[in-house]
Amino acid sequence: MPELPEIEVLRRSLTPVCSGRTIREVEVFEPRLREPIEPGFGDRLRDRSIETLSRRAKYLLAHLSGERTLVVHLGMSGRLEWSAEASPPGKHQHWRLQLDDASVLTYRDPRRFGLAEVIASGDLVCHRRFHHLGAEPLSEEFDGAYLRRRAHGRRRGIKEFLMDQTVVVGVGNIYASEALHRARVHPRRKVSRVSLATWTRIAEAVRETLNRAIDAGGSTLNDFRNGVGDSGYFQIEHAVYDRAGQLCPRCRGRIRKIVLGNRSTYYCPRCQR
DNA sequence: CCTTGAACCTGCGGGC
DNA sequence: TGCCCGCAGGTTCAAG
Repeated sequence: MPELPEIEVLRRSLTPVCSGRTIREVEVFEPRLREPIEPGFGDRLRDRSIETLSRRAKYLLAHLSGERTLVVHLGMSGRLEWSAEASPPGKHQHWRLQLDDASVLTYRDPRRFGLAEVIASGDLVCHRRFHHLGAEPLSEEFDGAYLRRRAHGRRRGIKEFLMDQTVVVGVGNIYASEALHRARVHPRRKVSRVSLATWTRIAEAVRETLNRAIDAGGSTLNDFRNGVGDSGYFQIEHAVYDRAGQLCPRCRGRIRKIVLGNRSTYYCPRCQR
């Protein structure tokens, strides 16, 4: 379900209800995820307090007392939901945390592509999950020159390049199509044939697309809920994603769907070159 | 090194 | 109504 904006919205929605709370109890109902939840999961969390929530790429990080960090990834279908009080465990719930004000944080993931683990906070930078990750798209580092440098000597298409988490993190299948539409670049264009000026336009489009989605509360995903159950406001519609056959909102061209790297890709053949 | 494609899962909607 | 197929927001690994 989640690309960078959804994780960021989740982080912001959970921060006021979770930060400063102590984890009183941990229940694991279904350990099978992308990697199984380790037997020591609960023991490493219990009695620690949640100091802050942050995000790296599409990972949500809960920084705990005692130099531990809870790492959560939602995969395709994961949800992390806070509620003021416990309710009976539902289908596909993998684990939940009971906090010291009797509220509960529940992780649910039907497709089980997600992940949850506790690591030493000092390992965050060099951990195998993180060390290969590319630039954060909302950081200073991410600009046209960075993209040009990373594309040097490569032959891929631009959309697969933007979705490569070792280049830039957080851009998934929806926002890759949306950002390329905003930048007026054809998703099949080879990265070897992009000028610095165009790289700069692409970097700006990625940043704008993600920021607008965050501002809209992650609402461009139609079944997205933040951590406290709000659905967003649907202020933003996709320009091209899942809109094959409809008209491009910019030039009235006819939006097309193709498959790139096994992923559905949408673009306007009239204004994207 | 790079690129590509498949595998990992369950649920849903469309077509018949 | 029910069955079958294709498709879905991500990551990782093997093969070429």
